[in-house]
Amino acid sequence: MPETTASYCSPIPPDLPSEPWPRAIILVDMNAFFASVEQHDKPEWRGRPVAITNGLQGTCIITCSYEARAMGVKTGMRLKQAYEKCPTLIQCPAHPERYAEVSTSIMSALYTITPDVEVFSVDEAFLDVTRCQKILGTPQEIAQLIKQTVYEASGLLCSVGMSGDKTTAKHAAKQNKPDGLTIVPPSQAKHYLHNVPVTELCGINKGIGGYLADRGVFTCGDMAQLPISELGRRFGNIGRRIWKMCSGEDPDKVTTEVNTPKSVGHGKVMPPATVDEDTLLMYLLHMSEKVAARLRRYNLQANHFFIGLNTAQGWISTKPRLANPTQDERLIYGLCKNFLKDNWSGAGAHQVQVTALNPHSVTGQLLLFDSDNDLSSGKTHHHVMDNINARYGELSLAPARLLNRSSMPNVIAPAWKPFGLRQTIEKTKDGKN
DNA sequence: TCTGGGGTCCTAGGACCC
DNA sequence: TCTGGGGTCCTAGGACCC
Repeated sequence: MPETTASYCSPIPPDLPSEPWPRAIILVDMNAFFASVEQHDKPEWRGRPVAITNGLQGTCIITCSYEARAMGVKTGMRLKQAYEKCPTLIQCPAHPERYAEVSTSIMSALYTITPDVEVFSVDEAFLDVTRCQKILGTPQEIAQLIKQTVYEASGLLCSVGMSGDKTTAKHAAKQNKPDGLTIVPPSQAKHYLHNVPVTELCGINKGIGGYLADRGVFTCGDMAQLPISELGRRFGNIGRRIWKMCSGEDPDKVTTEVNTPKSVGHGKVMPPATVDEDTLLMYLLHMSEKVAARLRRYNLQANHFFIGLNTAQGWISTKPRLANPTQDERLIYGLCKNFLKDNWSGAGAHQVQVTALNPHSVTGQLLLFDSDNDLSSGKTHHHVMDNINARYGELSLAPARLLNRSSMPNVIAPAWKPFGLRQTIEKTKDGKN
């Protein structure tokens, strides 16, 4: 399949109509978020190529600054290769709790504009400002307000895309990065997308993209050749949604719902072909402890788990059940020990995974939800905070320390001291009281 | 080519029920 | 045993997201 490196979206006429849109959806996207936070916190790094890795031992680049990208450094690249492209590259270990803190500030600030905020990732959010158009002004004024709000909350620049549906808004936000501001009136969305490759849309990757390419559909405009019913037959509801997305009519709504997570898991890449049983057990214990800690923090428990080892031949795994739901790492670790005993025959592994499946709350709701019963003002605000924390709270866990036998007992406890999001929430509560 | 770490949703198909 | 028809639950695995 051909690589698409450029967008071919059609230009938008400058004279925009001033009437309110039937729907007004915005995507806010932080630029190279982790790297930008580091450059903000360390002014001497501004204007220089910075790459974020998982600890100082990390060899894989999680993300990098625009200066590094200009030199050819990319997400997922090995550090060694990145140094070849960019000898002046600065390696920076990730500070997840700091990113969570900045993310929380940004999301909370966005909430002052509208309650209709969907936290899409640690550095992206959708806003539905349909109802606020008369108060907030023209699309340009609203987009500017958002950029200003984000800047005041974080000191960081963001890119904003605005249109009448999520897909077009998200695509628009990718234009003119960094510090972008792209407005596509809903009436122009179909025209705007006409020459855009379908694989640039959020939700179309190699699988669906390949299927479409086999049928001669490469751009959003090509999709008109294919009946929606055919996509529906092949891909069900998603297929029908994708067809509509391509004509700028993505029906998906901005949702502020916060749901109990469907799974809570941790995994870790180990040295290649690890065969030492004690080492495997140490990693499995560490993962069990992280999972149990997060279950306790969310006030969740589970009796169904996934435990797996990734080997050169693929995953070896089980999905054991306990008689009773738990949030106790000792019981989870017990399952891990059984797993090694019963399912592992000495194959070298390079990754471990422990996940709690379908956790459910101990008291009937997520612990993070009931922090406040002030229905009139406080609740929705905490709703947004909970949304962030429920989805990205794990970021406030400090990264795992170097694992070795002697340090093992100390690995977990200090790392769990709540930083970041947790602290911000408590601050907010104090502010109210 | 799987780097690092965390998720969601959907569908097909089997087991089991009346 | 495969004729008739309907349904549910669960699991594995694919596809996608950051």
